[in-house]
Amino acid sequence: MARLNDEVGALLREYADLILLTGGNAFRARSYEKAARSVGGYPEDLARLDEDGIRQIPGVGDSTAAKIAEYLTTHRILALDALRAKVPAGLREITAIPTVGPKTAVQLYRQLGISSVDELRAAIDADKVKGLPGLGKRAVENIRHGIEQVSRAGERTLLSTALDLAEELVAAIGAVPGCSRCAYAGSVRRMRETVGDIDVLATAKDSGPLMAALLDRPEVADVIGSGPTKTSVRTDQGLQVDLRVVPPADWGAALIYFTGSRAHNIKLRGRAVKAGLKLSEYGLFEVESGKKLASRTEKEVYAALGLPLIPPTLREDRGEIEAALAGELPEVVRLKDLRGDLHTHTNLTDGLASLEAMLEAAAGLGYQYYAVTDHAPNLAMQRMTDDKMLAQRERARALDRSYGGMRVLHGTELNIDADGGVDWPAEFLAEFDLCVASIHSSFTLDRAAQTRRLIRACENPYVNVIGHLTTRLLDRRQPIDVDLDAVFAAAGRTGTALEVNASPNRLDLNDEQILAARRHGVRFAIDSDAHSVPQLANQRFGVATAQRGWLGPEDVINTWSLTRLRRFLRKPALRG
DNA sequence: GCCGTTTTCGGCCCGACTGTTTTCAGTCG
Repeated sequence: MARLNDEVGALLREYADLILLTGGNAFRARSYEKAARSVGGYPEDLARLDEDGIRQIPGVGDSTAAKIAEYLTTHRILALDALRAKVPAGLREITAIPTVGPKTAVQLYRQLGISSVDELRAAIDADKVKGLPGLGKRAVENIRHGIEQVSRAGERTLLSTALDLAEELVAAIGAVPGCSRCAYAGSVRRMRETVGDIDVLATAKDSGPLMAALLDRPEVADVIGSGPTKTSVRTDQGLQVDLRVVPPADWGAALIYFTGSRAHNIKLRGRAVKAGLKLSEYGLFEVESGKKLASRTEKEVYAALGLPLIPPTLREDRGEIEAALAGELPEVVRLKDLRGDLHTHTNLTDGLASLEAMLEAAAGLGYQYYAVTDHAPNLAMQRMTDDKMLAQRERARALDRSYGGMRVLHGTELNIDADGGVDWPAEFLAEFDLCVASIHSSFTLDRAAQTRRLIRACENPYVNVIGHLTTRLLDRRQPIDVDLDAVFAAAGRTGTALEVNASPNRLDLNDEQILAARRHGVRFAIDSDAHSVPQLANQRFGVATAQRGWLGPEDVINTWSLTRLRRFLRKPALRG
């Protein structure tokens, strides 16, 4: 379920597009675009704000605030409806085609009456487009190609998939003679849950061999453009890859520039401008003299702007620059801070590896403790029984400290039923070291029922962690409809940790939800939910997501000592 | 339309690439 902020953000973005498509002022359009981004990323829920509160959102002035307020009360924006009436719906869709912007779309509409992607395709086939001002043979071919791209699917790519390719490309390009540095940047480096393209940055005196190395890659399906500083290609999987090559001395400035986000960069630039400076991918310069002040390392460039080095995962313009200036940038949790994993499976249920294999691998990761949490009997397909669970406990106890001194915790992943109840009676639950509880069914209950069941699960004195709370699957399932704030409040109140599920197609909670939950005093568990040995390594995605949610080690219970963790696992309701 | 240790008016991030233009407009990120 999209947040109201996202819904309003989308409407403002549409309004901005329609301004451009009706020949309106470009700065006015940009202003709405900026407001759209700002509203989408605003931590407070719009529904809780009055018009004054809305007016406080950066980039939202009187006019935009009034439109938002109008939408909140009437569920309409009359000015938006008026623009929609002027522009055929398909025109905006046409601007989604690469190489076709608002100017071209308007021209196609005015000259040829084209108002949908299908009509555009037909017009190209009938050779009616070529010859319009600015549209020669090449341009038309590009549009035809763009239409194919759009129709064959434009979903964003999972971070894990993109990261695999990014690491391969960096290894290949970095190995080219003459390449002094090479790294991936962009949303992959920021570890966004999905990415639209891969940005690779390299330094070399001569860029030619590096560009050639990318162009020669087997997965390159077509070349979007190639020059001395930039080459863009599309892979056979439809993923765009941009390679930028800069002089070695400008590595830091370029890495900042291409790591983004856009909003973070805009704010950095604004800061530079106020100081009479100019920031680009080639460095930080004095405007007057043109003198270069910094460019070699990220740290140096940030320092010249009066800022500490900001971790890439925080560079989203969600207050990190302001926090840095105030000396309040969080010390974000790192992979090496994790002392254990609290949600894992074995082949006793749906895992692939034995308990012993999982423990051995976990010890290899340097963990001090490790919880096995196989599924409980209510998930009937897992065929769990009391006897099987008790036998596993006995085995776990026997293996305690057998792998480099690592402590073995025996837990389970309970099923939260439609009413918020879980498997097993209290006396059975009391014997586990910890219980994760998750939703595995009844995804379509209404908001009130979902909220009620999750709050009840938090209130269960034996439920220590709520697993993958929203149950979304990035590639195929929407999150459940639930009042997250109410659940976060219950988790904070009852001492129930919320999971940051590290599985790359879950990442549940996500970054923004973590930010919101943290404001309720919630603690978190970063868990792999591994069903196999390799999946134990997914923790990197969970840690990155936690960083994006501004979590420090203090917030994450599996960075704590076992003693402190055990104290937390005995919930307030059970203490005397 | 938004915004202000330079401003309530006059700016608004900056640069690369392509194609068609012979000096630049449009698009993109």
